[in-house]
Amino acid sequence: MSDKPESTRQDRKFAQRWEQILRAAADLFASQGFHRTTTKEIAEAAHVSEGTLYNYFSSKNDLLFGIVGHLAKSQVSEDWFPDSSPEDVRQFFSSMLRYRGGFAEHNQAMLQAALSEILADAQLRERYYQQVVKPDMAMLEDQLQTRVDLGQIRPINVPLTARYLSALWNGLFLLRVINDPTVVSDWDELAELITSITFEGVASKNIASEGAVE
Amino acid sequence: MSDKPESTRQDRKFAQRWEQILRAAADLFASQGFHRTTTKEIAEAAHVSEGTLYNYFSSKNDLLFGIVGHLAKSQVSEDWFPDSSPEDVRQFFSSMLRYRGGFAEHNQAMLQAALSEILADAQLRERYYQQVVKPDMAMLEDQLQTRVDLGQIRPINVPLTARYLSALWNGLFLLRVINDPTVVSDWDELAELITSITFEGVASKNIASEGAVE
Amino acid sequence: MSDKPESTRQDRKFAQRWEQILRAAADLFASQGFHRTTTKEIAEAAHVSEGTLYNYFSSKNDLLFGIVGHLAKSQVSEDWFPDSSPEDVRQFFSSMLRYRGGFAEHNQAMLQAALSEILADAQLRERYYQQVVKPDMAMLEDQLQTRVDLGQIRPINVPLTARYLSALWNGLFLLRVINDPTVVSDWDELAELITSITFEGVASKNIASEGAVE
Amino acid sequence: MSDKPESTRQDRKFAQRWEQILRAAADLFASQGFHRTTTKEIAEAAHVSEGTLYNYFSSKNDLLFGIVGHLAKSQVSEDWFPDSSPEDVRQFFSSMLRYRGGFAEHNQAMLQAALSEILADAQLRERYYQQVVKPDMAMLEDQLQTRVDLGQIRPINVPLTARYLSALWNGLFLLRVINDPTVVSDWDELAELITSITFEGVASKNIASEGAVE
DNA sequence: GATGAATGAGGGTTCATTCAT
DNA sequence: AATGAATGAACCCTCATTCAT
Repeated sequence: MSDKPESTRQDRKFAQRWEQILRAAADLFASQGFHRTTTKEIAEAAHVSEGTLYNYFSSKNDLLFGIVGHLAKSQVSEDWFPDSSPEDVRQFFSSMLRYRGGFAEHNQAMLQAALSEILADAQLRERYYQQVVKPDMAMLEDQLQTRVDLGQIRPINVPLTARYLSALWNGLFLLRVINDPTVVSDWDELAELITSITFEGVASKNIASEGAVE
Repeated sequence: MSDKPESTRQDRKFAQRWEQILRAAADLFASQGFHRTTTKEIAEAAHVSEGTLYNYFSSKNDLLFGIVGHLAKSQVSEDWFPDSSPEDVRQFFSSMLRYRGGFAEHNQAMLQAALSEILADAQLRERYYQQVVKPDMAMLEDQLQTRVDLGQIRPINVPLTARYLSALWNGLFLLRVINDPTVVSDWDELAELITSITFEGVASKNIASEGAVE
Repeated sequence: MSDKPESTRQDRKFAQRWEQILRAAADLFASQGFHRTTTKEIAEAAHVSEGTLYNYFSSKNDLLFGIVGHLAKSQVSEDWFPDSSPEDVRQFFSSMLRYRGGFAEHNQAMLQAALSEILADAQLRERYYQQVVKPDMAMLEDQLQTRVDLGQIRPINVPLTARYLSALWNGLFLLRVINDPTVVSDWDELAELITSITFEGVASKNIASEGAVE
Repeated sequence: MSDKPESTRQDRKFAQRWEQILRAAADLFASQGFHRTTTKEIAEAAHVSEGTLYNYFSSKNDLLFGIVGHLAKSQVSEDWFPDSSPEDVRQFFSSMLRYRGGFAEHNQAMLQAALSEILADAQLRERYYQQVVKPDMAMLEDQLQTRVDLGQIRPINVPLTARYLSALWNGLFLLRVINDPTVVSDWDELAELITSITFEGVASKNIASEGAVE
């Protein structure tokens, strides 16, 4: 009966509505918190009825899962991951930092909504770890290993360095959410500084000459 | 022995009960989330009646404020801040990292409970920033400035570097909470690596000499 | 038959339910008092769930406001105000008394419920005064003024006489509620007596002729 | 052990405290309502502890009974009942009205507190009727009967006339509580008018002569 | 007698979810 | 597929009463 094009149009409409609801929910979750947001509010913000909401998501909790899934998908699909040209590590790192900042900014609501509940719900935490953190960590480790193999960075413990980077990014996101004025206003300069520290360290040269470089 | 009059015993009893309730609440908040925890559960875990709970805290929300206040107080009072001997920066940094880890571990429940709601509640967020983050940041900046003045670390932008460190610690705490197995199991080694990166950077020698300055 | 569109049916259903709940509440309030009546009881008496109750009234207190509003509306809409034919004052007064008795009887529950809280709640008191007492007083004054102008009653102070009448009616209602057996059983005779007193006074003739005028 | 004088002093102190608490309660009940007033508030207003309160009254409800009892006692003890000289009915009536007004004013808080709950609580209602209304009504009937027997007022139905008077007074009290501005400001004039109406009626003379006596 | 901390039952209200239309 | 009224379980908080000090 329903030939393909028709069903496709239906699917498209469904997907559109689905995201419309998800975004409305994420925005509300981010600004008021998951538990302080009612399904009524979500429905209103998404311009659907409460009943309709349940045709797209099986429960309010399912919206959280949807958000995590969306983050996982965006993380790999969005091309905030520009030129991973192997020549210039430093610039690659700098770009990565900048683009992660962009990703965080673009998905701030969803990240914030998700993080809050991740800290409060073991099940969601596990999901987030499996779908978002672990793949990201794997990718980081890949990149780092490549750079080490190329001799572009010194032979450090790759998994731990991936944690270092991940912690940095997550921590910066936290500081942004917490509204630290410096982090918010001097973001670009901060990115540069972090690149610099991460590559050359904070040690002053004479000290450094003992411990580190040259 | 006890030189203070009766009122002190009363006060002590009050303070004891107060903390007893606060800890019970924090534990539950951390493991189930603030909103999924009922006042009845808190009362039971603290071995008091629900009514008594409200003799110590004016509302369930007030428990969160209490937790944040307790964190603020612990942060400065506990001596997880060992020898800030000016001679050895590197060791100072390393100790700091280790002791922050200890602090986080010791107050994990409270930190986790607070963080979750901080991401969801603007009012609490502001409180947390003013009482916990800002003082901590100020202390960090002081320390950094001193080291820079002493020539122990290179003349970097102090406020931004403080953000770098704060982000790192917060991010590491997040990863711990998210149960990243590597962070949990290799904590000490991770601390050493981070110290190393922060001081000497990740750059391999030859590259570093090229890429850094320019 | 029903010329109005669907919305009317909805509205009708809503209004029906609304009154159903209001009456259930008023009955309970009258027999047990406002504060001793639980929303659960009201819901049960109205054959709806507690949740539904809150779809029609925003709070338990709002039920009281609803009751006062209903009284205000009934007071003017119900035709317990028969023939205000200007010819016969005495009969008019007598009818008025009788029909007020009828109104009080018919709305006893609501009046009793409202009065009790009116004595205990300044806000409701003000509402009751503005919506019920004041309009009623104005109407009384109008009627009295007309009768005075027609020479049917002597030129007395109209506003104060309105208070006299209002006080009488309210006081009689109180005595009824308090279950004074005589008031309850001899209501009609009482009405006649009051009419008689109000028109001719209690003075015996000879005395009256002396004492009254000057 | 405790000789009489001592116990008497104790009793006096007890009675003093007892009334102190009762007045505090009545004031609060009148201004906020019985149910909205907490025992804590009463204790504070009476400058005693909550525990002490229960040494004087067995329950919060018992305070209401105390109030009703106090009203019953005051009603007969206070000499707001001046010269019931049999010579002048009219003045007697006028005095009575005035002094009842005084009584109501003086005991406004207790009356208001009691009335509110009387309308809401059948048990208290019965108590009030037996202790306050009925004795008062009996006294009124006595007075009226005397006047009728003396020929000072015409031979009306005495019990019903007592209801008429009682209703009037109660109704006036209600209007006062409800804050009708006219009743409050023109109280004395109103008293005179009521006396006049009660004795001579409102009928204009010619009409009166037709319609009334026959 | 006086105190006030502790109690816990109970109540008003919310809100995720369902289902008849 | 969309709606939104109905539901009722669950929760936070209050407050009359008790009792150890």
